[in-house]
Amino acid sequence: MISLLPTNLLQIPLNPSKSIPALKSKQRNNSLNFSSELLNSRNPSSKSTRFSIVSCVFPCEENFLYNEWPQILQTSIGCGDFLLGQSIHAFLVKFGYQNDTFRGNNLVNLYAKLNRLGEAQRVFDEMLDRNKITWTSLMNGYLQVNDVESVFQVASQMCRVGERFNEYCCSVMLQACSSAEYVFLGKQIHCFVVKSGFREDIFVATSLISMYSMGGCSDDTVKVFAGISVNEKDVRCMNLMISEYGKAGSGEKAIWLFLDLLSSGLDPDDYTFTNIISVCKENTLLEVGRQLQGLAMKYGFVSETSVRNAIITMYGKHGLVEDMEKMFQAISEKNLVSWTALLSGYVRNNYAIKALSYFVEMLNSSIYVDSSCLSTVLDGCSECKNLDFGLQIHGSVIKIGYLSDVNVGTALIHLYAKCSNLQSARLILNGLSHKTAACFNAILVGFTEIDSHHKEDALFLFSQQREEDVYPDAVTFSQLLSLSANQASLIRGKSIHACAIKMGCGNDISVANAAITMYAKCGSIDDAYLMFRSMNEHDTISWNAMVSAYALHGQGRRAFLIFEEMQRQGFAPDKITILSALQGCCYSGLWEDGICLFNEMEPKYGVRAILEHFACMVDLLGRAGRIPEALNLIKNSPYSESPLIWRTLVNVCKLCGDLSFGKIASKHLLDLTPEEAGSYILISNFYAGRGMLKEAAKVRTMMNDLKLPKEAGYSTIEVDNKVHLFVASSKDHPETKEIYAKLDLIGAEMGGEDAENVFLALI
DNA sequence: CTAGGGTTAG
Repeated sequence: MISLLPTNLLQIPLNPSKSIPALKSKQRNNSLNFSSELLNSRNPSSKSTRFSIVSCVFPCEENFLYNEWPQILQTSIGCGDFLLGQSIHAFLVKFGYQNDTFRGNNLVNLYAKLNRLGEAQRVFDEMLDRNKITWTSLMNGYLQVNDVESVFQVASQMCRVGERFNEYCCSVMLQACSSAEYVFLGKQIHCFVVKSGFREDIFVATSLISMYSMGGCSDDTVKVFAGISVNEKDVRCMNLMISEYGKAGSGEKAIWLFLDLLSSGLDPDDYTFTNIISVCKENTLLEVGRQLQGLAMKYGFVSETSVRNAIITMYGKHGLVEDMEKMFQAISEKNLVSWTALLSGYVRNNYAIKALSYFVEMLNSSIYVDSSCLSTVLDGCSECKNLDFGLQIHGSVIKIGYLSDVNVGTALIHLYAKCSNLQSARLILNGLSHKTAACFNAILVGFTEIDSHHKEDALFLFSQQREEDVYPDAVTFSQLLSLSANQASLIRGKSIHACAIKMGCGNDISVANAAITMYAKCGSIDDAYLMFRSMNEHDTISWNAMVSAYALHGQGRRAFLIFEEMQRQGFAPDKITILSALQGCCYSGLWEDGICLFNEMEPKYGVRAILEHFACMVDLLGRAGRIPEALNLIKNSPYSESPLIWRTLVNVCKLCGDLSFGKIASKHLLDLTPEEAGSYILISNFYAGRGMLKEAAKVRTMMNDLKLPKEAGYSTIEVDNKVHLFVASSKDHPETKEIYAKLDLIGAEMGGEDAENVFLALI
């Protein structure tokens, strides 16, 4: 049972003992008392505070300035007011105090906290006597503005003048190493820390954990944390470790640590709740997250923006869009993270259009954007393929200067790839100095998207990736495998699969799933089955891949066996499973089974039929010689306005040679897609297949008159490890002559049709 | 005899 704190921690006033120096001096003038109160003001940056400081400082005596100025300086720092700081600086110069070590330190500190490193450096340079505090203040200043190089320049200068590092310096330097590129330096400082006996210092230890956490050295954070003695551990280092366990995907460990913290007598703070709730975005932890939300409320931290932001993300990741929206609306002081979390939740849950409109609203409430926000919005653009919006964001990215940011770059590549603009995608890729596997994977999306024989280039891209020493990941391999699956190139698929195994991705479930499909589509159903059986664990996609594999190979019975085994193993069939099983029935002539499955899919499996299911049934009924029923099904379905379903009917009429229904279907298809070349070609082929060459030519003429853009149909076949490409009506293949001769021969055997028609009938 | 250091959410 968790004991509750009696009051809202945030509402507890500051400890009055902190203002004792001012309270003691009752005889001092009113303005001074006022200034002391200001030191404890919760809002030191307000205009009235600044005014009070100015009015209390400037009429004062030299003596007053000498004795009281640290408090005044401190308040100026709180104000973040550069001009005020400069005025005080001028006063100190006027009275000749600027070279005093103590006052100089304060000035360096003040300018450093205001991010005015030029001024801080100047004061520093002019000082005659510097101590460790001076050096640390300057280094900390450079750290604040993320100028790591300068931090270490100052540090090495400090070494040269013979000043030793203490715990404070180590802590600052370690923070400067908090990124993957500086971890090696951080490790050296870690050695120094151990040698100098600073390991016991909780500040140093916390900085070490933070450094290793940011640098991606998860194991090292655990080791450092384990090395801190129990009575030294405080809320801050616990918070950090909770966050670290969350990052490493060890949600349970994070929760245990959180419970440790509660039972150890330490008070959790807003950081604690932000971190522990953030852990609950893991997919099994929604209920825990809800409980923690309640607990945060009891402790009085649930109104903190950071806590609410974490809750937004948690709901977003669990698909609870309404809860997410409610939480967002409840935040009184929404910041950039709140907005980004909301946008990301929308994008993730297929509300990309909503995300874009909220982004506009966000801009209108004059919140600045950063790289994380921009990449989220770009993901939204990719999701709804809104290139126009994306182009504007791209413009802003260039303007604000985030083009070299790898996350923004990846999102841009993904956007262009999704919109089939591979040229621009490559341009962005080549412009990135630090590339990750995700950048290359984003381009691969484009190859899937454009669905043409340019897939050859995917392997070229892969070799570029290898040359640039960017390690491929599981996503790379599953995408490459599914690309080679669509190209039906077994040799290529096999070599990619081998490469995946060699590089340690062979056991990844998404790679294995892609391999099943690859082997099936490349004609090797036995390898697909072997792959399936060799996996340690299956997910729904694995089962779907196997059902679909058998369906594709016309082995409907086996597809059904897998379908049943899947259910025995406790996996619920989804819409893809049902669709694959239906396709299995369709290609294997299991008409009754298919019709039966279609009828019971909603009552028995809770899967509502969507367009693809209806289209598959139209195909099935047509092949079963029940075309009137197929037409009936379309008319009674919610998809009677869908081109796909009529295209399917035309196609199946073509297969069965049903002229009257084919005509009906053709009319519907042309009504729905008067500007799609593919429809005209299909219908023309339908007539050609019936030997009605005049009708076929008429449809072709209609299409030509409309000057519709059309993509040539193509197919590929692999012979002796070489992929041959055939584009409709192209004569590029070196053996074109022989191929057409053979087509003539086949045509003759089929009953005297000429080669062109055979060709048309085949594609 | 004042002053310098560590944690958060997208």
